[in-house]
Amino acid sequence: MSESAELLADLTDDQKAAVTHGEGPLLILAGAGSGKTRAITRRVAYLLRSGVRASNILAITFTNKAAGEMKTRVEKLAPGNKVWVSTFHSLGARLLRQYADRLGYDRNFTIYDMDDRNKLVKDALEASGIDNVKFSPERIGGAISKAKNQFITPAAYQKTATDFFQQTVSVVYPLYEKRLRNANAMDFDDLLYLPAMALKLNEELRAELDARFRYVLIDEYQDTNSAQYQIVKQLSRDYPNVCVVGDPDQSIYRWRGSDIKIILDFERDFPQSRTITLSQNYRSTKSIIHAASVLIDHNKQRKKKDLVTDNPQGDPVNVITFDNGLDEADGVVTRIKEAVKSGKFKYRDHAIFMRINALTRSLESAFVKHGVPFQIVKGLAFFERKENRDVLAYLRLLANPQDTVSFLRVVNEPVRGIGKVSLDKLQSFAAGQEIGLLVAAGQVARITEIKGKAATGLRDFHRMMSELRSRLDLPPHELVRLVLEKSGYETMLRDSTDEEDADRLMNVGELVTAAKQFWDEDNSRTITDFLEQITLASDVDGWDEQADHVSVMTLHASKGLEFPVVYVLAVEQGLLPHERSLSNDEEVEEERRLCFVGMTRAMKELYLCHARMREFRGQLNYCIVSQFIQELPRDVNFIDPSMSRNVARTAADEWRVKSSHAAKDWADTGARPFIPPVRKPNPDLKPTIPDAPDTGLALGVLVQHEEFGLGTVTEYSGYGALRRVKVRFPAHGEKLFVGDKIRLKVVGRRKA
DNA sequence: CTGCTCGGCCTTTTT
DNA sequence: GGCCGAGCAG
Repeated sequence: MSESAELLADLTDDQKAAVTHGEGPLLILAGAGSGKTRAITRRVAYLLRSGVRASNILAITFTNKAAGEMKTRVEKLAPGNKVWVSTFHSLGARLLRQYADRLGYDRNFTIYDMDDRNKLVKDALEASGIDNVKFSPERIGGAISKAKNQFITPAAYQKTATDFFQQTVSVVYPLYEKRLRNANAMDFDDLLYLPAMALKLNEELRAELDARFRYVLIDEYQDTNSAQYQIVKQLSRDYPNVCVVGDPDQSIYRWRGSDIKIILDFERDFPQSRTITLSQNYRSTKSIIHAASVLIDHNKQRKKKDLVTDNPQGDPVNVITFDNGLDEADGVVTRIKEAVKSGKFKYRDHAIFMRINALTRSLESAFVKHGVPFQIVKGLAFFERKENRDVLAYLRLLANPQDTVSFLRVVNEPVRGIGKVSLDKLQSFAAGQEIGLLVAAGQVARITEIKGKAATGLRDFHRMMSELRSRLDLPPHELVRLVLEKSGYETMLRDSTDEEDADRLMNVGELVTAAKQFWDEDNSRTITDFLEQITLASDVDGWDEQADHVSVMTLHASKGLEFPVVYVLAVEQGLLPHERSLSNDEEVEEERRLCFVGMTRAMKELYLCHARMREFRGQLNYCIVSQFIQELPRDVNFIDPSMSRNVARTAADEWRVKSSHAAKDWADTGARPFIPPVRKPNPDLKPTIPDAPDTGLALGVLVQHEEFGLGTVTEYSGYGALRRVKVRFPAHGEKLFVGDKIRLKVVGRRKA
């Protein structure tokens, strides 16, 4: 008993009630920063200590990283228990592989990401016979994805399709599905859609899994879509011990099929449910909570909910006006550097959020220029590089010889003299024989139209892949190494004179290391597991929160995190809210929630930034401040650094005129031009820190070391005795060099 | 027939 | 700034 008491000791009454709730459905409406993750984790531990078996608990989180953290925390609170914690997608993949036989799937299926999906959609679109196609594969793929997430079959879609776009989609959707199945592939949405369908149609399986997962807990329930809801529902019929946690004000994935109604209807869907509201915020200052609350209150489609905090008032929320996007990047990085220099905060206390990924570019150069350590939290960007995608495609094709997309990606990489025309012939032969492309390549002798170089190339490719396939049981990293060697990919890069290929060579080398680490963690894991982990990784999964660096990410990726100091960039009309949302009130409300999510990540200081001008698609545009800034309470603090520099005065004045013209473009959206109050020049503003002397060293630069050889700079910060340079050497891994006298010779610059 | 280069096009957010 | 398709040389 005392053990359980210790689990509850530092909780409020509401949190305690959530943790100790027994059987039956439970809805926890948890405001931002109210400790919902803590409550859900404690609840799992509490269940375990009350005698529930670990194997009877299923917990769903939004990212793999969150899943890992929850596992660790549960393990700490209730040692020795292995609870199944995963994302919906990982759960789906695992179920599909585990029950492949019973469901009629091949367990070695490949998981296609958006890129792969779009290629297949393009192919289906071309085969559809629709001429004069006006819609991009991306757009059609997006519509199919949304349909699957809303649990709509191709047949059902066809019935409801009204406009021309929907009719196009309804023709392509079944063709695309056929191609997926032929390639023995699943897209992201299948990982939800197919298990949901199986649970719905296969009562035996449903009852089995319902009994197995007697307790189901789901985080971020406000972002659940229909397919996910089906899974939850079917797993909670005989044992309706389902506990969901969410905040309707933080629903930000409507655009990909999430439905806020699902959380709002929970009480109706699960009779006899109990609802607990957590409205006490433990994260932010009163100023931040107040500003965020006033903003979100502008949403009409909203259940009114108050957020309160006992935390101190804190500094007012700041709005900073910059001249242009470059100034913004520079200004923010400079402020962070000064905050760290003064000892007030560490780098890791800072986060910078933005609406779109494209804005990270100017930031990147500002960080490098000022020698400030940073991490852009963008997926596993490393695995998205062309060379790594190529090597991964070889591996995918080995694991699943039916994989069309991967075959086409690597069959002529390195060049084997197999061009488009030959591949078209191969594809029609394969389609006629109803065989995969790799198998067809093995029968190239039977295809009379293909001869010469192309025929030899295909035959050799097939032979090589067959040899590699016989080694499929090797540990992942050894297989990667073998692929590099046998495919000729390594040789191609090594023999190249293009200096970028030296980088690429190192990257594919790193891929071997990554596979080795993966295998070292658990020797039972296969190449399929490795590929799956990479594909299902989310943006934040690659984030290292331990390191002392500034974190840069999209507003979407920031969900669930917290930082002492938060900067939100480009809070401008057209970017936040994004212009694509402006024609639709519901979408603007989602943008407002997105802004709300970003603001409520901040614990102590919050800066909303915007620029007067911003370069966009190579063009300089005048920008007007976001309607969301106008919606903030009146006590926010306006900062205009350009007021301290007389040169900028003219630019600022000019902007006041021009932006009111630009504002006309937004007239129909109801946004009004907004002119921040004119401020007196600020004499306290410190001059910027002089730049470090140019050593030629910078991120990405190729260097020569007398012992380790050629390497690439992967981290660079500081100067003088405090300079830190991290270099990755293909053969020796990463090495850190500190100080002034570094024996590194710059041999090449990375191309811009 | 293959492979390279140039120019036109588009760019939200993500598992 | 990056990708895809068209057009041209080998």
